[in-house]
Amino acid sequence: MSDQSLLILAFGAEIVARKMHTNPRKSASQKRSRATVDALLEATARILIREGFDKASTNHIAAVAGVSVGSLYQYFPSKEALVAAVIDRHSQELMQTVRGELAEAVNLPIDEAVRKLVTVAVKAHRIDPKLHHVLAEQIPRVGRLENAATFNRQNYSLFEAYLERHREEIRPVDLGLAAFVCVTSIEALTHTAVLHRKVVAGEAAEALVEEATRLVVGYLTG
Amino acid sequence: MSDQSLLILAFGAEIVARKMHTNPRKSASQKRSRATVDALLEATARILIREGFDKASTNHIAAVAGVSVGSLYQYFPSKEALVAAVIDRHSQELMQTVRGELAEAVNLPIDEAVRKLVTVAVKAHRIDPKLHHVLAEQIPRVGRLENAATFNRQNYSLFEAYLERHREEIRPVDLGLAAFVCVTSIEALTHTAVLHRKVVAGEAAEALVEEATRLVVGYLTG
Amino acid sequence: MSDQSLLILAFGAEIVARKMHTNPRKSASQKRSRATVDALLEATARILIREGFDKASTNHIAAVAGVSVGSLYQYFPSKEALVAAVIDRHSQELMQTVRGELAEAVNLPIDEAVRKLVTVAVKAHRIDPKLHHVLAEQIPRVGRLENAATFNRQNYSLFEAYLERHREEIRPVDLGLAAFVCVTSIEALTHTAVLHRKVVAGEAAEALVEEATRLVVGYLTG
Amino acid sequence: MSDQSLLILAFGAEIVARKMHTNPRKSASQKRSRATVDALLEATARILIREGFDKASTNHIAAVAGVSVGSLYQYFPSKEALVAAVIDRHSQELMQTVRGELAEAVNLPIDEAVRKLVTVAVKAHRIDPKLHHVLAEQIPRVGRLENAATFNRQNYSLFEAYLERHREEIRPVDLGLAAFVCVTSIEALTHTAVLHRKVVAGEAAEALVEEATRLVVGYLTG
DNA sequence: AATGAATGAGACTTCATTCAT
DNA sequence: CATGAATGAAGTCTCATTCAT
Repeated sequence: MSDQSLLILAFGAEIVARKMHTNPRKSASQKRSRATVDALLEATARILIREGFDKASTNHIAAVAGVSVGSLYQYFPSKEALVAAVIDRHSQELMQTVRGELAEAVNLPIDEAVRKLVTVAVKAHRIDPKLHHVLAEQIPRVGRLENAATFNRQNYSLFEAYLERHREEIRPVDLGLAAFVCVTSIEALTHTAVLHRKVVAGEAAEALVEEATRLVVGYLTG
Repeated sequence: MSDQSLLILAFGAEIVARKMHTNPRKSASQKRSRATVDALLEATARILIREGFDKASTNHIAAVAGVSVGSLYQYFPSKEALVAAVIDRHSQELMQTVRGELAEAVNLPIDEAVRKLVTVAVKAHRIDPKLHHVLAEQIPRVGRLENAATFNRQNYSLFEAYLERHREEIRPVDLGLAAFVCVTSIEALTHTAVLHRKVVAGEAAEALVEEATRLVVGYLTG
Repeated sequence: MSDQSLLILAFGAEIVARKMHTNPRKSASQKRSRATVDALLEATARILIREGFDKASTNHIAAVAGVSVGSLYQYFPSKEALVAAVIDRHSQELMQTVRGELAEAVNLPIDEAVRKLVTVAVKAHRIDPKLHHVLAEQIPRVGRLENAATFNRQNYSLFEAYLERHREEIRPVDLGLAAFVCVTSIEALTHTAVLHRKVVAGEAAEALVEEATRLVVGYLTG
Repeated sequence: MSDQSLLILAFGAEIVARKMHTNPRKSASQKRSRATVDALLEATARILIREGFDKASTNHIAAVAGVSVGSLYQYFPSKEALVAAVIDRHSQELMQTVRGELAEAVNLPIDEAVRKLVTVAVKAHRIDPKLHHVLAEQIPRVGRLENAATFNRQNYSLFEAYLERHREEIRPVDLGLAAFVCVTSIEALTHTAVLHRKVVAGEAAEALVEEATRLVVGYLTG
């Protein structure tokens, strides 16, 4: 998962971090179990953020979660699975924040749609920027994601579909290429801005939204 | 070094991967030494690309380099230093590729300057995209680089300086913000494109250059 | 800890081998843990005695203890800590052997007190002379003990206190100097004798006690 | 070699640190060679004193000596041999300081002989106390000394011989035991005093000599 | 189910010693 | 002879994972 992916997730794709050996071993239906799993995910996220990937040993995670290593392996067959689950959880949160808002965008005119997209991207990145960053960095390590190319292509095509639908509002372009340019730019701006704290205050955020929107809309409508 | 940094480097900054304990232990002047050092850097790069950071153990690296671990430590005081040296070497290559071309850009009009910038960015990213990717990912781990924020700010300002100089050619904007938007976008497009193999052939590359240029120029000239 | 120190310990001081990073990692309360810890201490002592400090690698120790290296590090954060624990254990044994007997000495007249002191010193040194020797040698390496000077001064002063109390029984002397002379001599004689096997049998031991007592008493009473 | 040994050396024994593989490889007759050997011995001693045994790697020694490792091995077949040579050199220095003075002692009456012995012991220990200490500590590591018991017995007997010769001046005793008691005590007092800096100034030294002499003479003449 | 002691492969690194130049 | 690059066994320590209780 490149830096791109999480925004893309936010843009509507389903998370697919799950693979055979990366699934939670049990469905964690019972209340106790659920608490344990939560504690583990929480601990993992916190350690990842505060101490870095190298300090995130299973023993340490278990300790911070207030649980035994044994229990950790009761619920997650490997460290990888645990990190995958954290990614999953983070993605779910993004989705939840974003899903609805984007649905509406489908019918908005270009400039409003783009502005909404950018706004939502910023909002999504603000959920937990540090975690987002670490995960983005570490995801290649957890590997197991489907081929990134496939993954992304599928997502760019969502925006591509939007463009197709609004084709008459934009200048004639290779839609695939245009989607790539737009999505990539928005993601990068948002990600970098949030990460480097160029945007914390609301005002700066507004400026960023403004600029990104102008960038993309200008590009599309030329 | 974020994904941003290498482009930025290409844009003119000096590489600063060197730090106290991250230096090669000796200047490796003798021919024999030089060969060993080269073999080690080469092996490290290859392993990083083909097997990933986790497989890049010092023993493995030494073995692949056809050298003993002892020799590795004769020249690099730690694994980190070795990776840092690889980064350094890659950066030097980028620089060499790029330096001259960018100098000229300073006096070109907006559209030509941007096109040149994009072209150079693509060229730079093509040097060794896989390595570039792995390094970009690992730089936070190797740490030791000056604060990334500082580092980048300094570089955005290079472009900002260009904008200042050509201020009358662009619409009125917050130059800092504009520089951020432009540099970030170009870097992201180039990086992602090269990485995801959207651009390998020359033709696709041309298209990308075209689009990126249009994106940025459109944004600046509004 | 110089050769002096263990006798001195035997003379009444509290053991202070404990320091921050030299502590057993856990209190090892469980039976299983206790067995592991014991096996490790035992193995360390045996190796120290039979093969010397240089052969006391953590892997070797673990192997001899019939335990994995991992377990070693579960209980001792470093090799040093392990040796420190062995020292501690040996010292505890000395203390146990000695403590009571010396308490009485306080009120005995010079000759009896000294004889008791010497006797006890011999007894203490006999507990595990080889180990005693190796430890005495290695203590500077394990470091971490409070400044030896301070440590010793405190102990010489115990004997000095005795002398003060019995001042009228001895010739006029610098009590500090006298304490130094007596304690040092007794320790050296005992240590050397036991180590070089001049004294193993009970009879020879008696002779040594006799001579040492005569040496010291003669010195004090002039 | 226990703490005892160096005094004992000073008392007249020949140094016997040499063994098959512990001899200098060549006689170092040439001037250049001699300089190299000296530099190496000097460097070794300095490192032993200032940085400790663990830092005394052959490479470091060679570097400090301003010589290549290769040269080190030209003159000393092993690290052990090098340390042995340092011991040797130190011992020679002791001998030189001491030899003559002790020869006279043979014919002096008890009290003067003992005083001379003690004085000389102090003087000898003062030559290079730090080095003395480190060597005393490390000698068992360099091993290779003949059986320590044999070694010492031979030396105690020197004093024993003196006692025999002056038998009529002392009370009736087991001469061997008496020699052991005297030599051991003097050595310990001197060694400890010098090491713990109880004796630096001349006055304190005088006091120590006085006390040690009284201790031993009192013991012998009872 | 939970616990946490135990495991052991393997990572990083050092250093005495050799050998080509 | 000197040099110093090269070697590689061995040491310390970590951590994902297993398993007896």
